[in-house]
Amino acid sequence: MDRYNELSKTYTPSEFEDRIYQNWCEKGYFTPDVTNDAEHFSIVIPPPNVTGQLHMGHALDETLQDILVRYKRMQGFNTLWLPGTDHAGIATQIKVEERLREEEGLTRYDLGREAFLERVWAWKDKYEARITGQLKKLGTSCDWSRQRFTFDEGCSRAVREVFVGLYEKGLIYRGHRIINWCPRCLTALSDAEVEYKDQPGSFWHIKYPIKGEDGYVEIATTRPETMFGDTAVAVNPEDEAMKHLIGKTLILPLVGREIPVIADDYVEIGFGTGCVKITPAHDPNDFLVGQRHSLEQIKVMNDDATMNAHAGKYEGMDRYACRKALVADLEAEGYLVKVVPHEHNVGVCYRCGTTVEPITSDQWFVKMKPLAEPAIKAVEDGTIRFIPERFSKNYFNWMNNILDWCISRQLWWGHRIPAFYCDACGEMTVCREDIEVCPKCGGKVRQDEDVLDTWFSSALWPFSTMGWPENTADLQKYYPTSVLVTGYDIITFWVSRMIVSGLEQMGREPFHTVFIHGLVRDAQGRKMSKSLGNGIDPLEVIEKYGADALRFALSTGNSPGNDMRFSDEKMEAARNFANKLWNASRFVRMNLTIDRVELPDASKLSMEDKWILTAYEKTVATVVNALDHFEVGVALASIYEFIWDVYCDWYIELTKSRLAEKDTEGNLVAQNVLCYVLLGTLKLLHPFMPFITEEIYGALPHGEDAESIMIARYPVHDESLEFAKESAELDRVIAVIKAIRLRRNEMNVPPSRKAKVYIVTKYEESFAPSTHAFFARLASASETAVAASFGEDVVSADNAVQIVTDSATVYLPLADLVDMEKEKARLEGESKKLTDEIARLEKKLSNEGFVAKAPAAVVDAERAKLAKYQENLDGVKAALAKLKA
RNA sequence: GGAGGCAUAGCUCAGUUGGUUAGAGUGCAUGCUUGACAUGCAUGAGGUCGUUGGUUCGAUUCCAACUGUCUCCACCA
Repeated sequence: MDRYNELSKTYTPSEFEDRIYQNWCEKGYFTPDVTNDAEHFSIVIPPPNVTGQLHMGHALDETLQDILVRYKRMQGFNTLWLPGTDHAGIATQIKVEERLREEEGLTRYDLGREAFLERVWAWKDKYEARITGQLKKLGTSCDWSRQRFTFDEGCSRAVREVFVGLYEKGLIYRGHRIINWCPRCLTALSDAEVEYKDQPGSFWHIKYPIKGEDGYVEIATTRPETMFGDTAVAVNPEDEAMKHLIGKTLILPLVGREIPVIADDYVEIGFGTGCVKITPAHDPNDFLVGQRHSLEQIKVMNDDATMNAHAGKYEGMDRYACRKALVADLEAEGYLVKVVPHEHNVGVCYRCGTTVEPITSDQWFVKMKPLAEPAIKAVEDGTIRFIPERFSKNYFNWMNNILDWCISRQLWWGHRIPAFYCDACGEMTVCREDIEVCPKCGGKVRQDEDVLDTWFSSALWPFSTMGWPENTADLQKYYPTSVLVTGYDIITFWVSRMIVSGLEQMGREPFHTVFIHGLVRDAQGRKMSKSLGNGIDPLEVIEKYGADALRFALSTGNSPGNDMRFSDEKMEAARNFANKLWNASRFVRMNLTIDRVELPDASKLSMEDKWILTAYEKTVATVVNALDHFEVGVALASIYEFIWDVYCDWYIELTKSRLAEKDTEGNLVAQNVLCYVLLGTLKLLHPFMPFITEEIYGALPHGEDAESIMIARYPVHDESLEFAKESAELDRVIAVIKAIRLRRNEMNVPPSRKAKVYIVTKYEESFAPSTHAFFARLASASETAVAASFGEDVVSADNAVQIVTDSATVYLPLADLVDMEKEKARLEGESKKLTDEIARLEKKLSNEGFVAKAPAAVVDAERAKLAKYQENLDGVKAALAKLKA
C-alpha cells in the first residue's frame, strides 16, 4: 500500500485541487490527438465576454460541459473541448470607456482610435487571464493549446471571409434604414439588442389645423418632440369617420409647415383619435408608411438625442427637455387639447439602459430570409435538436419572423467593416485584403469607420476556431461539433446565428444537439445581477467549499431548461457529500492490506458482496443511460444514493466483521470487493466531481488501470455481475434489521440494551449464520436464532414483542420494557392499515376492466402484493391473539 | 397582442415513455461519544401532487379550461 497516497484526516479540497489540475495539464490529458480514429466528441465553449469575471451562470454552463466532456473522454471518444473568449464589442468598450472617464477624466475621442484600442487590448489581456484562471479553478478540462478569441487573427480572417462572401452573394448590403440608436453608446443596435420596459407616459392630444378650413384634426402622440419631423398624417381609408380628410392639407402647429393627409391601413380604426402623425425618420412603422407614400424623411435629432436645426428654437435641447418646452408652448398657443396618462413599452439599450431612439441612417445589413430557410429546416428535420425539445418553438418563432440583421456598429472595438470608399470617384470596394487606392480610379480610399456586431463573429465560432477558411485537420475531425451547451437567454442572439452561418459557410450544421439550461438565481429566486448586488462569485464559493462541491451543487436536482436557485444550504449539502465520500474512502483504505484489486470469483463472494455488486451494476446502467440522455441531475442523484445510502450505510457496515478478521479469505474478499466497487463508483462520479475522485483514486490500489482516473475507462454495465437471488436474500435481512430498529426506537430502547432476536421464517437461507453478526452490529442483538418456528416457552417467556415483516416474524424479548397496552394498540393500527390496503387491492382486482385490459405483469404484481399483505395480516392477527390470551 | 414554462412535504426541488403505500436535500422531533465521518448514525412526523372537467380499467403523469406565477417574442400612434 505504500506506493499509494495517504488521505488526510479531514476533507480539505484546497490541499489538492490545484495540484491535481496542474498535473492534468502537464500530462496533456486535455489535448486530444487529432489523428486518433476514435469517433469524435467535440464542444466549443460559449465564449465568456472579456468584460469581467465569471459568474454563477458561467459556472453552471462550464460544469455541464465538463461533465459531458469528461464522460465521453472516459468512454474512449476522441474528445475536444475548445475554450476561448469573446471580445464583446459594445460591452467591453463601455467598460473601458467608463474606467477611462473615472480614472483619467478622458473620453475615447481624447485618446483617438489607435490609443484607445491599445487600452482595450490591455483590458482584454487582463480579463481573459482572469477568466481562464477561473475556469481552471472549476476543473474544466478544456484543451488550452487550442484557446481562441473572437477577435484574434484567425477569427478575424474568418469574419472577413464571411463578410466578403455574403456581400458578393448579395446577402450583405448597405442601406439607409431606420435602426435602433443608443444615444449614450452612440451606436446602432440590432433588434435583439433592444429590451422593452413598461414605462408610464402620456398621450398628448394636439390640434393640427386644416388648411383653408376652420377646423383641425386631433392627433394623439406619445412623442410630441418628433413633431418637427412629421411629413404626413395618416388615416385608415376604411374609417368612415376619418376618410373625408384624405387629400386635405394640414398645418403643423408652431412650425407652420404643410403636410398632407394620406390613407394607410396601418392606422387602426377606433384606436386613439383615428389619425396618426407620420414621422418617417423617427419611428419604424412610420418609416414603412413613408416608404409606401414616398414621404420625405426629416431627422430632427443629433446622434446624442439633442434636437437639431429642424426643431427651430428648440435646437440643442435634449429630446426630453424639448418635449417639456414644446408641450408648454403648444398649450400656451391653444394647440393642446388634453393629456392622457398612458403606460407604454419603451425600448432601451440592453447594455446601458438608455431609451433607444429609432433613427434613419446608413448601416450594413444581412439579408436573413434566404439564410433562415435552411436553418429552420435543419431543426425541423431533426438534423439539430434542442433539449428540452420545447426550445425549438422559441427558435422557430424567431426564425420565421426574422428581419434583416443590422450588423454595423459605430464603435471602435471590433472587426472593422472591410468596405473602402473612394472620394474621388465615389466607388465602394468590399474586399478580403486591405487596399489603399481605388481599383477603379486609383484615388485614395478610406475604410468604413464602423465595426461589426460582436455576434457576427460569435456566429462563426464553431468553425472559425478550428482554422476555417483553411480546411484544417481539426475542422475535418471535430466539425460538426457534438453538443452546444448554453442558456435559453441567447438562443436568438447566438444559437440561431451559428446555425445559419454553419450551414451557409460549411454546408453542415455546427452541432447536432443544443443542450439548454436555465438561469442560476439567488436563494430568493431573483436573477443575479450587479444592480441588485446579489451575485455570488464562484471563486469565493470554491475557496470555501471546494470546486467539487460547487459542481455538485450546480448539477444536482437541476433539470434541463429550468432555472435553479443557489444557496448556502445547497453548498453545505454538497460539501457534506464530498466529506462522506472522503471518509468512507479513508475507512476503506485503512483496512487495506492488498496491493492490487481483483474481483474474486463468484463462488467466493458472500451474499452481501453479491448484493453490493448488483446494486452497483444497476447504478452503472442508470448513470450511463441518464448521461446519454443529458439527464445530468438524474445521473448524479443515483450515484449519490448509491454511495451514501447503499455503499456507506449498508455495505461498509456489513463488511466490518470480515475486516476485523485477520488473514482470512473472507477478509481478502471483502477488501477486494470494497475496493473494486469504490473504484468503479469513483469513475462514475469523476465527470461530476473530478478532483476528489482523482485524489482518492490515487490513494487506492488501482493496479494496471490508468495512472489517472480521468483517462480510465468509464464503467460499462455488466449483467453477469448482477445476482438477483442473493440480492433479494440480503434485502430480506435489511428489511428485518430496519423493522427491529423501528420497534426499538418506538419503545425508546437504547442501543446499549441488547436483546435476543428470534426470527421465524421460511427463508432460512437468507438468515444463514453468516448474517447473524449483522443483527448484532446493526440491530443490537445479543444473540440471533432462526427457525421455522419456536416453542411457546421461547417466544412468550420474556414478554416478547412481535414484529411482522414480509419475510419473517421476529420476536424481541424485551421483558419489562414492553408496555402491553401500547403493543396492542400498535398491532391493531397495523392490522387496520393492512386491512385497508387489502380492501383496496381486492377492489382493484375485482374490477373486470382492470384484469382484462391492464398488462399481465401489472395484474400479477398487484396479486402478489395482495397475497403478501394477507400473509402479513395473518401474522399480525396471530400476534394480537397471543396478547389477548 | 403572440408563444412558452412553472404550480408536488415548512423551505428548495426530483419524479425517464399513465399502474410504487408519491421521493430527495434541507428544516423539524426523538434517541445515539456503535473505532470513516456529529460535515455523522438510527427512527419518525409532514403531501386529497394549484382548481374544475375530459380521455382511460386506472391520471401527480395525457388533453381542455380556469387561477396564480415567471420568461421569451412583437408592439398601436
